[in-house]
Amino acid sequence: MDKVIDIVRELVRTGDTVEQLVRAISDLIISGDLQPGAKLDEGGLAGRFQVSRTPVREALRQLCAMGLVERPPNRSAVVTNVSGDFLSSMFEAMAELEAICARLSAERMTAQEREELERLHRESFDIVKAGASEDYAAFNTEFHNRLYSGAHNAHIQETVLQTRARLAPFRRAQFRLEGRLQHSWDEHDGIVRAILNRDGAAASCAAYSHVSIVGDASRTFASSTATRT
Amino acid sequence: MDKVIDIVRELVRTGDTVEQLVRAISDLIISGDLQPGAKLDEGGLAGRFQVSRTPVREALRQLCAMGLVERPPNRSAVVTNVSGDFLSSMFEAMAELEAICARLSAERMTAQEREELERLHRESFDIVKAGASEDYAAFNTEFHNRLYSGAHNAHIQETVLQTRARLAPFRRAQFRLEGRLQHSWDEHDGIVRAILNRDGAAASCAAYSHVSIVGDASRTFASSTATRT
DNA sequence: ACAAACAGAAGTGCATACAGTTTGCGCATT
DNA sequence: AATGCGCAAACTGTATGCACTTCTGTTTGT
Repeated sequence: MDKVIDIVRELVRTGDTVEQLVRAISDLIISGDLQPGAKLDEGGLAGRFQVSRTPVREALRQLCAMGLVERPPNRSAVVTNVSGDFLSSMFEAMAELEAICARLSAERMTAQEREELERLHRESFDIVKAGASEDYAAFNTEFHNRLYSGAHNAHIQETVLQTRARLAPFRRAQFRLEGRLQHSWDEHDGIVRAILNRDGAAASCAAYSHVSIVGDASRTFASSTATRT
Repeated sequence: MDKVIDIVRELVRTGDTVEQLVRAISDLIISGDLQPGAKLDEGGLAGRFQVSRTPVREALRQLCAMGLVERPPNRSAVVTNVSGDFLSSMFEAMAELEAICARLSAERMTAQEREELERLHRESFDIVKAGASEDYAAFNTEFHNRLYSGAHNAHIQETVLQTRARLAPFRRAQFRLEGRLQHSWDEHDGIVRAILNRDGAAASCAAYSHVSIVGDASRTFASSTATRT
C-alpha cells in the first residue's frame, strides 16, 4: 500500500522534476492509492519523493488545473471528490466526446487504422473468454485510445483524455460486475462494425450508449462506496 | 501598451495571489497584449506585479496546464503559438462542443432560460444596426455563455469555456470583416429558433455551422497575420 | 458534563538564496 | 567577412526560511 514511488533524480538538471511529480501523484490518484477526499500534505509528499516543497507545490497547482485535486486557500490540497451531479455531467460529457470520436473515426480513419482497430478488437476476444479483468482493462484503454486518435483531431483527443483522467478515480471497478466483460466486447463490436462501414451516425450512437453504460455501472458502484470526506 | 495591471495586495493573507496572477496574465494573453510567441520572463512578471517569482512560477504552471502558455525546460515560458493544424482542430472541437451545447439547450433549457435567451438575442439587433463591433463582441460572449449553461452539464460547460479561452488569442478580429455582424446575428437567430422549437438536431446543426464560419474567418485572418516566433 | 478559550504544533503562502543552464557578446581565428 | 570559442550576464530550477493561518488537544469557566 505504501509502496515508495521512485522518481529518478539524475545529477544533471533535466528540468522535469515537476512533470515527474505530476505523473507520480496523478498515478496515485488514478490508481486509487489516494482516494477522493484524501489530504495531500506538501511536506509529506516532499519527503516521500525526496524533493523540497517548491516543486511539490507546482505539481499540485498543475493537478488542480487538471481537476484532479482541489486547493482550498491556506489548507491542504485534497483529492477532488465531486458531487453526484458533477460526476453525472462528466460521464455524460465523456459519452458525448466518445461519440464524436467514433463518428469522426468512422469518417476519417486510414485503412491501416481501421485494420489495426479490428485486429485489436478481434484479439481481445481471447481476454474475454479467459475472463481476465485486468488484461481487459488495459486492452479497453488502448481500444478507446484508438478511437480518440482515429478522429484525427488533436484538441478533441486532448480533451477526451483529460476528461478520462479526471473520471478515472470514479470508475475503477467497472469490469468487476458479472458479465460486464462480454457486454463490453459486444458493444465494442458494434462500434467497430460501424467504423468499418464508415457509418458515422451508427458509430456515434454505439459509442454513446457504450460509454453511458459504463457510466451507469460506475455511478452505481461509486454511490455504493462510502465517499469519505 | 504597458498599462500596469494592479493586483490588489491586501495586508491580510487571502491566499489567492496566484489566482489573481493567473487571471491577470491570461487577460493579457486573451486581450492580445501578449501575443502568441511572446516570452514571459518570470522575474519581469514578478516585478510588474510586485510579487516574488514563486507565485509567478505557479501561475505560469497553471496557465501551461490550461494550454495558454508553454514552458520549455530551462527556458522562458512563451505564449502558446499553435500550428495551423492544431488551430483547425481547436476550431473544429469548438464547433462540436457548441453543437452539443445547443442540442442540449434545446432539450433542457427552462422556460425562463429560453425567454432570457430570446430577449437577449432580440435586444442585440440594435447593436447590429449600430454596427458597434465592440458591444457586439461582448453580447456575443454572453449569448454563447447562455448556450453553455443552458445545456445543464457543468463539465461540458467547463470544457467549452476552456477551449474558448485557449482559442481567444487567435480569433480576436472576428467581427472586423465586413457584414460579419449581420451574418452572425442571422446565424444566432437560427440557433434561437431551433432552441425555442425544442429542435435539438436543428440547433446542433445551426450552432455547428455558426462556429465553423467564425473559425474559417479567424483562420484566414490568423494566417494573414505574421505569427512571429 | 459540556462548551468556549487558548496554546502549541503543524501546515500553507510567499520571499529569498543559491546552484545550474541558457544566451548574448566580444574576441580570436580562418 | 564569416565562424567558432569563451566568458559574463540573465534566467530558470530547487531549497530554505519566515510569517501567517489552521488544526488539535487541553484547560478553564459555567
